[in-house]
Amino acid sequence: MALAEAILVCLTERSMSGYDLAKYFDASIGFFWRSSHQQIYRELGKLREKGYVISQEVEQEGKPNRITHTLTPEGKTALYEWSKRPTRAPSLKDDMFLKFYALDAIDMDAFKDQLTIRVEQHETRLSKYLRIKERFYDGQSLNLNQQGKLIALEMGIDGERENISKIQDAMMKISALKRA
Amino acid sequence: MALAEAILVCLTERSMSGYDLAKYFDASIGFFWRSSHQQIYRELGKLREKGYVISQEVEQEGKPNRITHTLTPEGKTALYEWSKRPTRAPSLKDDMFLKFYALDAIDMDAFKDQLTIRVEQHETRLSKYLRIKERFYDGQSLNLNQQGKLIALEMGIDGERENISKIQDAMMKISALKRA
DNA sequence: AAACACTATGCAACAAATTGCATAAGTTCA
DNA sequence: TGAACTTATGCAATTTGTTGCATAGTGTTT
Repeated sequence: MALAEAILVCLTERSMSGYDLAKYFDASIGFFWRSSHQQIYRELGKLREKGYVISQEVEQEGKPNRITHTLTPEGKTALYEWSKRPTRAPSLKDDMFLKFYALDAIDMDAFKDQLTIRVEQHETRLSKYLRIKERFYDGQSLNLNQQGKLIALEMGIDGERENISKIQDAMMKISALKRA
Repeated sequence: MALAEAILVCLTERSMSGYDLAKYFDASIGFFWRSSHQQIYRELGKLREKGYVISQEVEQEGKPNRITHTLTPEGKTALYEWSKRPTRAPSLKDDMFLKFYALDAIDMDAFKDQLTIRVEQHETRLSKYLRIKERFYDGQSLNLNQQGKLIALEMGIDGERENISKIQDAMMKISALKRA
């Protein structure tokens, strides 16, 4: 259900087209909520039906027309009501852990390579988040909304650092197993 | 796709019924892969069709009969082939982060309560994992499979500790905002 | 001029996950 | 003796997520 709310949250900041939202998901909230543009367009249709957003076509020069979606008061109320409902801790669904659970049934060399790639992925994300933090949040006076986003971003930064060290640690343990 | 592999991984250890699997998911691999019994039964049907497991009814006294599922050589091969394919880093899909992203559009008091509950949830999980570690892995000589599971478990333990301190940290930051 | 990348929207098919319901036998406790 | 709980299996409906495809205009590069 919460893709709807993710979109509403984005639209509290400013009105956006489906394309904008897809890019925003990719660049900003993607570290905790990834979604494809197809899904976003479908969800926007549902939100429009419920009256949580209004959509209007905007003519553009040099580009195809865009449909901008704006949060309605009803949408804002729905978001507020949602915010009172408990957050459920997500399940990771990470097949990396699955492979640790069956070391004697898998291709260990391939797995080690995968772990190396995973570390690189987390490093890439980490530097991306650090860049965002520098550019948008360092040394500026922030309003409530921006401070909340900064808190989330810092949690993401810590998380990536921890991911990296956890996987590196696990890799060392695995190598020790081979030698033993 | 990977629920299938999660089930196959479980069955490398021993043959299990759907009910066993559901309990095993709940107690053991649940911290990185949660699944309902309905989903497990349906997936078992698919695995049987593919010939990755064979199923046989076992009569029981005092309990309803159970259908035990056993990994076939084909299933083991499929699992090995899957292990060579890259793991993709999962997306969190955590609506807690979403709420941080719209602090000015949510019920802050309710959110703080939710964060307190989340900390408690992570503390409960942490002590559960620590108990498992003590009981099954401490001071015993472990085979390769058990050592892999221990590595995963320790990553889970670290993860929960980190979750707790990250959320507590964020709570302090939020309280500071209110005062400011 | 052709090829490619970017902006912009969306459908259709399929796969995976959740939610609610249904069944059935035994066990335990009030 | 009936209510609640545990073991055990599963269907149906709905929602959510993924993959592949289609369209269409503009800008940039070769």
